[in-house]
Parts: sequence; C-alpha cells; structure tokens
Amino acid sequence: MKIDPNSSADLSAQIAQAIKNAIVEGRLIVDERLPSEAELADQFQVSRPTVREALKRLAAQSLIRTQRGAFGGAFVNKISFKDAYSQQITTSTLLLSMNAVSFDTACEARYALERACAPLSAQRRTPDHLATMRAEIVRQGQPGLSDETFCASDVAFHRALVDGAGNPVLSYQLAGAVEAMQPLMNMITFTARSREVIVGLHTRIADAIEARDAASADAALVELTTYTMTLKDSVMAARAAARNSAHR
Amino acid sequence: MKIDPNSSADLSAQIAQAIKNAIVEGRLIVDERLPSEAELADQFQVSRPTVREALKRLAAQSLIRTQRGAFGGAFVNKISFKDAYSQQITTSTLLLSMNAVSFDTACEARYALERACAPLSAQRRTPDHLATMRAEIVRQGQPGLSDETFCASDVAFHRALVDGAGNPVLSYQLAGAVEAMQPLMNMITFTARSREVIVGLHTRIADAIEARDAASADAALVELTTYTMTLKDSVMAARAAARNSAHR
DNA sequence: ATATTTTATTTGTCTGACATTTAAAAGTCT
DNA sequence: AGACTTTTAAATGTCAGACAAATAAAATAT
Repeated sequence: MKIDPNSSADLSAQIAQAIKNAIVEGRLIVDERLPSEAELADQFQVSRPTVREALKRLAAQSLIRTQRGAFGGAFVNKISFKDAYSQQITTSTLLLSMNAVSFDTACEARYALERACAPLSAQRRTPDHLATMRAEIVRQGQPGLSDETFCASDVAFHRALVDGAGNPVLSYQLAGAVEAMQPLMNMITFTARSREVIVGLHTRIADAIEARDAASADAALVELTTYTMTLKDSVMAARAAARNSAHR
Repeated sequence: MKIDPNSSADLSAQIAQAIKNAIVEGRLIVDERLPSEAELADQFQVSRPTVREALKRLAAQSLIRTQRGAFGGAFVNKISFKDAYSQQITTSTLLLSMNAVSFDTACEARYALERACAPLSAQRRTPDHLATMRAEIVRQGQPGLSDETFCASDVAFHRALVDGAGNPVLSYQLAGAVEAMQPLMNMITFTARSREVIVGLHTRIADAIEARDAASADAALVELTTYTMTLKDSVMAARAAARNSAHR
C-alpha cells in the first residue's frame, strides 16, 4: 500500500483509499486487525492525526470498526445488510431531495422495482409476511390517523411485500427505493376517500399474494401506481388553485 | 445541534451525526457553508482535531466538501448520481462477498430488477442506447476475449439496457445490482459455446428493445437468467469433478 | 485600468501530551 | 489449587499549540 505525497488529494483521503482498496480486493479480510495507528503513521510516513482522519473516513462507511484498550485497534468490519440498508436510505433520500427528482420519476422507479418482487413474493411469502401486511391494512383503515403515520404504515406494508420475496439482496435494493419515497409521499394529504381506495388496493395485493396469484398482484400494483400519480396530481392542482385564489 | 459528552459514543461520531441530521432535515441546505473548524470546536466545546474527524466522516459520505484558503471551509455537498452510484457499488460488492451471498440469490435479484426496467426501456430507449448495446454484442463475439473483458462488456450491455428506461433513479438502483454481480460472474469460465448462447440472447434482447416489444425482451431475459444459472452449475460441477480426480 | 503584491483566513499536517478503556498478567487470599 | 483482586501495558480518544499551504480579497504599483 503506497501513497503519493505530491498528489493534490489529502493524505488522509489517500490513505483511506489505499486501505479501502485492500479491503475490496480481499487483501484484508473480515475481522482482520489493522496495524495500530502509530504503526500506520510509521508505514505511511504521516502523523497519527492524519491516520486517524483516514480511519474515521473508513468507519463512516462501515468498512472498519474500532475498539479501545489493549489488544484493541481497527478491525475490518463485516458489513451487514442492516448497515447497508441505512446507508442506502440516507443516500437515496438525499439524492432525491437535492437533485429535485420529480415525484413521477421516483414513483415510477419504486413501483417498477416493487413489481419485480411481487411474483417472487407470491411464491415464497410466509404467514409472517401476510400477517404484517394484514396488520398494516387494518391500521391504515383506522380513523384519525395522521398523514405521516399513514405513510409510515404504507412503507411497512410494502416492505413486508418485498421481504416476502425471501431475497435479502432484493430487500436491500428496495429499501432505498421505498423508504426514500416517503418524504415525497408525505407531501400528499390523504383524504378519507383516497385512503379507502389505497386500502382497497392493498387488500387486493395481500389477497393475491396469499393466493400465490402473481398476475393479480401485478395488476393491483399497476393500479396503485396509476392511482398514486393521479392523487399527487390532484393535490398539486388543489394547492395551485388555493395559491391563485389567495393572490387575488 | 447538541451533543452529550457523557454518551458512550465518540465525540466525533456524535458531532458528525448532529451535522448529518441537520443536512437530512434540511436545516443546512446545499452549498451552505458550515462554520469554520475553529468555530465548530468552540460551539461543540471540543478540540479542532475532534471536529476534523467528524468532518472527515461526513466527507467520506459525500455529505460535505472542503476547500482550503480564505473564504474556504466545509460546504454542504449536492450529492450527485455519480457519487451515489460509486458508493452503492462498493457497498453492494462488499455486502455480497462478505456475507457469502449465493450466486443464485444475487443472480435472481439482478435479473428480477432488470426485467423491471425492460418494458420502460422498450418504450423509451434512444438510438444511443441501442448503439451501445449493439457495439457490446459485437465485442462479445470477438475471439480471444478474456473472461474478465467479456464480463465487463456484459455489464456495459446491461447498463445500456437499464439506462434506456430513462429513469435516473432506476439506473442508480440497478447500478449496485448489476456491478456487484461482476465479481461473481468473473468466477465463471465462458466457453466459446456459452458465449455464443449469451450473444444470441443479447441479440434477441436488443432486437426486442429496438422493436419496442416488451414481452419478447422479458422472455429473452428470463431465458438468460435460467441459462446463467445452469452455466454456473456446470462450471461448479466441473470444478468439483476436477478436484475429486486430483485427490485420487 | 491593469497587473502585482500583500494580507487575512481557513484547511491540512505535525508534535507531544494526557485520559480512558481494556484484556492479559501478576499477585493475593482462601 | 482455584477464585478473586490488583497491576500493568497497549491501544484508542482527546486536547493544546504550532506551522505549512492554499486562496481570495484588499492594497499597492505600474
């Protein structure tokens, strides 16, 4: 592992990259201990604070974990699906908000991916997944629910659907798409009528998944996609109208 | 923004989290300048090195960028699709290798997601996407190609297919699934015969996308999924056989 | 008016020190 | 001998102060 002191990049960034490469290329394996900070400083010919900044960069990506005390140190971290989930969710969320991704684009992506999971979920869902879906449907039908709570339940329903596919890689990929949509969904005010429609579609989806009927699940998801988009259009139109009348 | 000096977590981790929350919740907006390191150290009642470690954590996640000099400092970074791509690819790749995700699981996820893109790609693909796909098909047919180069071309082909959907969110989500599969695909030795089959299926996919025929594209993708899995099975079987005979 | 130099500010890096945590090793008691 | 306690060494976490390097604004010179 070498670094170039004449490069324009920060030393700590170079060191972090060098160690990251070693991990990605398998030269450092899970749970292997890195040299101590003092030894790394020696190897790279930099000071300990610089090494520490590099290690913090890696820790922020869950690539290493550190432990204090004798026989402590920095260890190559086995990145868990949970770590990867949360990373993906924050990245996706910021990506959508900062790049002003349109509701339609995000919505299309989300439901396209979800439809990819539905046939597998119809095959493999367990009673647990069905129970979660049914429970969320009940919650969504309760009166007096805030829009935020309704949205959160919506996310939980769809995550159960996705998890039903029994493929952790799919669940991981979908986590970003589904959760990152939530802030956008929160902009919608759900009337009693629209909640009724959504609960109806959720019920059809749950029924189809329970009956292992992939085609029906897909059809209901398509309808849900369309309905979500028209719902957003009408909410936007209503707001525009309210703004116009207020300005006169 | 407050931190708890009695918490078990590192001060730098707490500070990073506090600033991250401010960004995610929109209290700090894109291109806004954070206070200087000295001011932050003052605010949080810690030393400058500690603040710096916190900032490096954020920089590692592309949440901020720093600039030296007068009127420099740390600025909230607009996370780009490119940033998000590369983060997702390394995370996905490590997730697969460290958690010993089976070839079948990763493969299933990848093709399920890709099939989700195909109908959209059939609708919206530009001549550019088609040209890329055709060019990669030609490359894949050339003799004397190493397995690695063949795999890389395979990835390029499928990325063009995905990008054809014209939905950057989908492209971003798929980048992880497609690229992270590459190390697993690299374990396969592609015989002349198997390359011929794959090129044939790729041609059918490109033809279908060109003809805006979503159903045919889907059918070809399903065949490709099945074929990839049987290919991997036969490679594994051949290796097992070789091991057995060598041991006798 | 333009070009150059100066200056102030800020990040990047280094040195050295002390605090805190932790597990192994040594010691003590029953 | 075995169980408990104390000591110790090694490592990360934190701090203070200093200097280097970059950079843009301000001041100066042409």
